[in-house]
Amino acid sequence: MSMVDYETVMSAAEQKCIQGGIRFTKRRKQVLSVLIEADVALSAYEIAERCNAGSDSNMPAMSVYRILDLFQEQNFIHKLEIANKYVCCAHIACSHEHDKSQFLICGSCRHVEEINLCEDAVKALQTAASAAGFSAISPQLEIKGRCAQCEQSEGKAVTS
Amino acid sequence: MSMVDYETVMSAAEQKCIQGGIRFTKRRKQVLSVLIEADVALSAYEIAERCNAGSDSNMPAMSVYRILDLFQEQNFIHKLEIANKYVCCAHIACSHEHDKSQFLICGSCRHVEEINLCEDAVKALQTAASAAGFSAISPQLEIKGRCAQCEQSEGKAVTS
DNA sequence: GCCCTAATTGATATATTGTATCTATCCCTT
DNA sequence: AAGGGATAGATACAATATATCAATTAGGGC
Repeated sequence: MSMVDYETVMSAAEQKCIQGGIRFTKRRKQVLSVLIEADVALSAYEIAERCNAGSDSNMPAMSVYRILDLFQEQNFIHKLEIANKYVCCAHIACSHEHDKSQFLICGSCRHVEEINLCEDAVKALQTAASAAGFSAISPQLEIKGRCAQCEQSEGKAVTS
Repeated sequence: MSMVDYETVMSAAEQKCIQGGIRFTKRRKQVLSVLIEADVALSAYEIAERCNAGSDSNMPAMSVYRILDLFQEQNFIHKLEIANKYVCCAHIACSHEHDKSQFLICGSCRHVEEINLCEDAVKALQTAASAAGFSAISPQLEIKGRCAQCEQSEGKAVTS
């Protein structure tokens, strides 16, 4: 997420909190900061560790989970269920595309890329789901694969 | 998995074990039996419980995990990472299609359907992955959605 | 058949991820 | 400044998974 501007995202998040009638507290700022600055997906406990690294802060894992739940409701972050990790949403600071997000997750190094699938691919998935009796698919899609770097450095197969 | 014939699958699994030079032990038969007879995906601990239900058997969760690992290597089962649950592969007893499997998982009731996506959809996913620098995607795809029954019975949104 | 070896299982401990619950504190509104 | 809802602290525990080492079992060569 280091592509996005830190201040822009933080102030956008603050605005949305105000609009939503919730507070953008010190704890919540800490968690969002960590996620904005991370260039990989983080587990809840990793987030807590980073909050506490080299400071007098004492962020309990409990609080991290609560804040992550809130952030998911607000669409500030995404939980990657395949990896049990969390990433900052690439679109907090822009007004569109909050409801479609697709992730590539490297099965070796856990590197995450957020991508945009073409409409046709999404429609094909929706069609297949409907045929199987599913009325709707989640707007979030997680695809496990193998990033170029891991492919280059070793020959092991993708963990299914 | 109640669609498939129990005996056919069990003997196919036994044959593959023999060919692969591994044993199809009592413990392993128990675990595979439970998965064949289950009509939902099961967690490792649920599998252990079912192995032990109403019998003198004492299957430790530990052994279940070991056996599940082995079965994944042998392509007897799939782990659904979104749900942390396991299902019997629909194709143990046939010789094709072991390397492509796609699952729809209901976000409400956790019901699982194994589907076959058309080639075009899979190609579109692969293309998007390549564009993002991923050389290969996992042959297993997990899609979260909402089954018809849950859609009918309540109006709650799919847990993202 | 007997022994050697490797595969398998048993047993125990512990790590990791996540939820439940109750209390205390903060801060906004009146 | 007092009341009340939102937020955070604290503790316990549930659920999922891995590590490790010892004991047992089963095949294969002699």
